[in-house]
Amino acid sequence: MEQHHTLAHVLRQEQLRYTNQRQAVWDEIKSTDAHRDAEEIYMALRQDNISVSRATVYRTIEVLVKYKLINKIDIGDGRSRYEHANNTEHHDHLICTNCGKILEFVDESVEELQCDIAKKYGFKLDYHIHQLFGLCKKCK
Amino acid sequence: MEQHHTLAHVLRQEQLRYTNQRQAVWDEIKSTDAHRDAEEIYMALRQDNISVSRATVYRTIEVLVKYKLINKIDIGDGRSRYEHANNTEHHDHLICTNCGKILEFVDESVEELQCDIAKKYGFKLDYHIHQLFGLCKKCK
DNA sequence: CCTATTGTTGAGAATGAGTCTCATGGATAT
DNA sequence: ATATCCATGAGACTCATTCTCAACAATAGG
Ligand SMILES: [Zn+2]
Ligand SMILES: [Zn+2]
Ligand SMILES: [Zn+2]
Ligand SMILES: [Zn+2]
Repeated sequence: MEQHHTLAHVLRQEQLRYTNQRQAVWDEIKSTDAHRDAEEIYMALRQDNISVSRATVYRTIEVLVKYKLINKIDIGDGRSRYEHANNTEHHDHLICTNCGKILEFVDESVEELQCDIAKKYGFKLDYHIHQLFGLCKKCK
Repeated sequence: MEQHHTLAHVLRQEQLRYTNQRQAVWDEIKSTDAHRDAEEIYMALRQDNISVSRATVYRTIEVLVKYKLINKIDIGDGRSRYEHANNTEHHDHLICTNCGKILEFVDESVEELQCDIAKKYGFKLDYHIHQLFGLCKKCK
């Protein structure tokens, strides 16, 4: 699967312009499974001598989140983190409150229960945040 | 149960000083089941002609969260909300993305599954955030 | 009580992530 | 090519929250 086409096609479909900057930001986020914030992504681009402004990084992230190419993760420390959603199934996160390590987990039972809960209260579920905080194996 | 003693005792136990301002903030938060942000709590105090500075509201909230007299709720809109934890059992939240309505739910099965997940990954669980976003009965 | 000690408060400055503005540039269509 | 109009960059701006520091007030000891 040529990843290059994914972004271009999404943008074209949404009547947005395909630009080098948007491709660069997307490439950068795709390049790792890390959960990085906007500043880290921006600095990584600078490191590679790719010139994209901070504003454009933020604006591109907004687009990528909107069209679900990336996921936004908020661990409650005042800045949002992002991960690519390429070939990944839905998952939630375990976060170590000591070292900051982020693990991913998948639990179908919980996902189903969430649907039941929403139904019970008459909600039409859109998305959810489910994060377990504690000490990881090393830190405890 | 005299609520007045609760805060005084917690503060004394933690070698913190019992002040009128801290009591006033705690009283204000206790007075409703709403999920309010710091500014709303501050304004409510002013409305009642109680003089507590914004800084003290923030600082007191920090103490109250630390000693679990109140819970912090982050619905991802850039400001934290708070609810008192007086005679309430643990619950999580359903949030309407259209009108902002916040409902509470309790689900023992999910709580147990969370323990299992943490155990599976070697985490010592401390707390969790579980929020279901979507449209409420009225908005959908 | 009086005093010393030390944590707390208030006012406003500072911080910092994220957003906005606007002139310039580049993608796309004809 | 040319026109159209969205995207970009630089920096100003916003807004919740935190910090600073001088004045103050809660406890402890005498
Ligand atoms: Zn999930
Ligand atoms: Zn993840
Ligand atoms: Zn829960
Ligand atoms: Zn609640």
